[in-house]
Amino acid sequence: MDEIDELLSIRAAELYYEENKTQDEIGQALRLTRWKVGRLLAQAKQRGFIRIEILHPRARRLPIERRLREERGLIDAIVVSSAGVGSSEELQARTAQAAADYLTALRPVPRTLGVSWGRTLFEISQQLRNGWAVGVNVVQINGGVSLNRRPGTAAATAVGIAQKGGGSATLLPSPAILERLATKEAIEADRVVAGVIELARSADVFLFSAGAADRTSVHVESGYLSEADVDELVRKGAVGDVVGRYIDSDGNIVDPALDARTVGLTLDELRRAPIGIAVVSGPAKHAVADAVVRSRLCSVLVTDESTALHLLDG
Amino acid sequence: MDEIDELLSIRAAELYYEENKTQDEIGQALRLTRWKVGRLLAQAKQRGFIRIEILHPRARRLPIERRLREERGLIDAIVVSSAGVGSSEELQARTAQAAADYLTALRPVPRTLGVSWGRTLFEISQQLRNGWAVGVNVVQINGGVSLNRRPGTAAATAVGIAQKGGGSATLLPSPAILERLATKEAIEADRVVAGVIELARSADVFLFSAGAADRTSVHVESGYLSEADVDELVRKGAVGDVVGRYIDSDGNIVDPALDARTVGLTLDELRRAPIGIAVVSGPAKHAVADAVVRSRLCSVLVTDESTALHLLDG
DNA sequence: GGCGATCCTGCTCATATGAGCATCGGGGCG
DNA sequence: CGCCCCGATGCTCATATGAGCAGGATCGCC
Repeated sequence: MDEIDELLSIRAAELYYEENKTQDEIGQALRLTRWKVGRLLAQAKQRGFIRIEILHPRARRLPIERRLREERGLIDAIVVSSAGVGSSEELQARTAQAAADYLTALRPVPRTLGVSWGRTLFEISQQLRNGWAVGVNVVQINGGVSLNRRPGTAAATAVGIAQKGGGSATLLPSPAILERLATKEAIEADRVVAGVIELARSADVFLFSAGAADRTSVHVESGYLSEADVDELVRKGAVGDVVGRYIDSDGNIVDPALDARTVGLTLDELRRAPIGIAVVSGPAKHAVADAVVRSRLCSVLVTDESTALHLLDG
Repeated sequence: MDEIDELLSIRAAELYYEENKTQDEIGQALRLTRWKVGRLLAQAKQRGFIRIEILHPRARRLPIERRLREERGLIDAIVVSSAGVGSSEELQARTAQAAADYLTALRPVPRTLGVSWGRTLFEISQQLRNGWAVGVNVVQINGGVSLNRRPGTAAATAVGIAQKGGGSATLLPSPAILERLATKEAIEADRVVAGVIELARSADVFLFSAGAADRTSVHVESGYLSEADVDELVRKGAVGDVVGRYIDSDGNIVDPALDARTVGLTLDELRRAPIGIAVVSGPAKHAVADAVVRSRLCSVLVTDESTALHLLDG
């Protein structure tokens, strides 16, 4: 296309999109046939001169979702638009909202839903509406009671999701990470704990997030790991954690000894799920999101536009 | 519209604009009739959920232009889009480009074109193409030879416009502002100078810019005014200058004594022009742009989107 | 300069869309 | 309790748009 056509296509686009003229009218104004105008408009679109944005907190980016499904082998992908987002909190809220929407629309309605905990999961539990399902049993899939600063958010998350879904919650009464392997094995041997984990294994849907491997991690905040521990994990290649288990960019366990002291489903058990929904957003989690998708820890990903583009192009 | 319809209209917009589905297909997907879909789409547009931007350096904003014409009584208005603009230099360049385009398309082609000088006018002269007109005589409408730092840009502007338009330039051989009134009157009495000004009066089109009343003004840079002079003018209510004459927000001369020492067409002579094209862009010039339009110093305004919106809403 | 390949143009025709109208249904009022 | 009014709905029909094709200009290549 030469410069004259480029300018014409811009003039045509202005008249078409800003002035609501018909292609025929534009043709008369610019002394072109209406077919030429149609072709100019098509080219303007194709060459990216025209950007159409949907400005709404709950808007999604369907073309990116499609690419994620096709190029990264996901069963489903939900990508929230970051158009007009102010803060990273808003992005987080949008993503949680989208995850709640997805869960609500999920068919068949899960009978047993395995959940992790953390900031993202708590927000999802808040965004869910009463009656989002009928009779869902929610079970925690990794440990984490009471050590974190605002005690009970892990429990509140599971209970909230269950209550609003007209079902009950089964909590995993155990710390996330034990200091000694023997203690962890003892806890897992406990009848109640073993029963919960067995129930978790049988869940038909898992819902979990991922954490970045940095000092702002909930594991540091909760006191399960020190900042030095995290630094060491990063040195070994960790990009983040899923259900408390730290992975590298290929999804492999970074520190098997630490992993052995972590209570809850293993990553392989997570991978075996019929449906595994990962909710991951924010620039800090680009790397871990990539690891989660690459290693097939999830079959459904709920994320934001920038993270999604990172997965596709980065 | 209730929330459910709002969400539906977003889903519909996503499918329509991002996935290129037809309204009928969307209707099937969302279990709606195609008419409902059409109405949802119309509402989404109307409520501003859908933004269509034309991303091109030479794109214009026709709806804003129309409002400027209608609400501010201009014969014509050219508003360049600021979508995707990086620097203020780029905005300046786009505006100058638009002014050059406008001049090129102007019919009837001006026989005598009166021009001022300055950064904006120089840029316009650069953007004009060879042969933009045939046989245009360009005449300077205000003084300003040789005092400014890069000497000769005032002359280069007029000569450049004339050469590219296949005509000749008539320069006004005088400083912009004289120190003493008597000197100014003597200069204006000079046969050559008087002849140039007489020719300028007869121009059928004027092309000029406006300067902000601040210390970055070309008059300070050129040494015609000191920074203290400008501060004093601002104190008296000056918002900027047109052809070297400082005006307040109503377009009135701020300092009649200074004005009397300024060589060139008077503002009233400028107002009498059949066509007066003002080219004003950048946030620093919002106030002076408003004064120029309000006091009818121009009949055509070339500006940027943000300045235009300031004129309409501010 | 002749020749074919390629791109561009303006057409026909099928499809998608929007305007305007009859109908339906729910809530306020006698 | 019935009636009416108003907004929402789904239609008919006119219009706008896009797909595909045939003729013609343009270019490189011999």
